[in-house]
Amino acid sequence: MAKTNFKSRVERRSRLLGMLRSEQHWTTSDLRAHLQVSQRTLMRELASLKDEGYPIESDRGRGGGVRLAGRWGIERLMLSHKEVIELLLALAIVESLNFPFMTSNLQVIKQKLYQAFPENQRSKVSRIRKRIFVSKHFRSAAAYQPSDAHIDISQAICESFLEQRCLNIDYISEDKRCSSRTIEPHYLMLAWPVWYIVAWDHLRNAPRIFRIDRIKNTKKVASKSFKLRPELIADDPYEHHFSSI
Amino acid sequence: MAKTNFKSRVERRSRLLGMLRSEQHWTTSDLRAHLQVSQRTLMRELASLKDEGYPIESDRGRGGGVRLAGRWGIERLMLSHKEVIELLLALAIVESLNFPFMTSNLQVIKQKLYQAFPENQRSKVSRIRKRIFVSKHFRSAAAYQPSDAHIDISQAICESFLEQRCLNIDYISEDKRCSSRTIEPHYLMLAWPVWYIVAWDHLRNAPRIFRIDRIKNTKKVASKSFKLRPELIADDPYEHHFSSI
DNA sequence: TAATATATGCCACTTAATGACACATTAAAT
DNA sequence: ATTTAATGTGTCATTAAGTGGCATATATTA
Repeated sequence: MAKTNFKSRVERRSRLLGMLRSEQHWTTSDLRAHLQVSQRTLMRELASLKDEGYPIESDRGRGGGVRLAGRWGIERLMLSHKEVIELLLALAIVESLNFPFMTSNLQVIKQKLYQAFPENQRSKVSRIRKRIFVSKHFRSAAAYQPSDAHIDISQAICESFLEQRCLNIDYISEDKRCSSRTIEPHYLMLAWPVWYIVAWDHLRNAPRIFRIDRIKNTKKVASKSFKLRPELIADDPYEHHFSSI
Repeated sequence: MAKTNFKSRVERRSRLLGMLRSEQHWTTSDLRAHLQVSQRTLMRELASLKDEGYPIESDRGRGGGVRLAGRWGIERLMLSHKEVIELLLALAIVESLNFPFMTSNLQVIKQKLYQAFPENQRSKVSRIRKRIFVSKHFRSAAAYQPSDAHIDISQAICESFLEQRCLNIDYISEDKRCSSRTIEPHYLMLAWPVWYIVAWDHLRNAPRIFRIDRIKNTKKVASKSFKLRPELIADDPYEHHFSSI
């Protein structure tokens, strides 16, 4: 009779899920008795849960019942600091791609991940989405060798990119000459299928673009952090870069 | 105005929390505009959240606003079924992009996420990475309108894609004619900045490509699932599609 | 065939949620 | 001091979402 308000319905639903998750045998009569609702309402609630993706299965007839198939959802996922960072980077990339399924669910996850950071760092973290670009140009696929051998290099780049720290790299240029530089990794750019880093190059004291797969070695520059230079992308250096090739 | 049902209210609340957690400056006017509710209702929602223990703080007067004083540190991340699915999809996309930072960390996360699924479904889930493609062609950006208004549509597509279920859609073709079809969403394809679905079209009984932003309405076909047809991509239909334009 | 389940359609009733409007309160800018 | 821009609160009419009840369909087992 009494109309349920939002809060109590959230509670009711959570209790229902709790009962279903405990791997007991439940009939709708049992459930409705525990939840103090009519059978009709219970069926509606179950339908609504199914509709939202919960794998609720039921058996009709004598000995039948309702149950939740398998272990669904994740109760508690422990994520290390690095894992959180990389996950956020991954989400930022998906977002940069105009991904049409960047739904509220993923937004919520992003928000949950933000909580891993202290207040003063969050602005930096939430800015990464704007530091990723997809170029209209694409590169011939043949030349690109995504390096799975260089996990440690990848991690170093990833970290210095996110934490805005300078990085020492050994780089092999297009004409195969090797050089050692200190760079500030400002922006990340995809010109499919090649990934680039738009950086400030301390060696030349100018903006430069580095193919990630041409970076052969990395060394962190301990505590030297840098501030973003929006002019690096305001100048559209990469478009110029590509059209000049 | 239209009354909100339980589902949309859950959704609304989640969006509100998401907005608050992002470290931006929010006034109630901003929030109510984004959420499409009256100021009064928004205040009620905020009060309700405070009541449930959310540390919502607010400043009155000029320059004031509302914010969530977050507690940071991730010990246990709770993910719903849908969140797990969409996160996996996001990771699969990043992986498809040759993302050089798809390091062991992200792989580990993927493994953890798999565990949310019962054994018999894991193969299906792990297959999604192979159902995503990036085309060499890119589209003129002007025409593409990533729809943030169609959250429910996105979710429907996303779900039917992952669970390999048929989907009813209303589609607006290039010559602006609207048609209603039942499709099997087999593959997801990015021809930057446009996302497509490579599907089997029940109407024509042939493979077809659908621009996701041209899908205007969706309806689940309850229990009708489909099996993958590798020939859809073996024939390279999208390359042909683009070169024919 | 009977018994026991889930599942669904329909209808009337209640009331929680909403928006509108007015107004109080606080704080900063001028 | 006054204005302005923000958060809060009170009240009231409206309305559609949620509910229960009942009938009935459907599936499964003893």
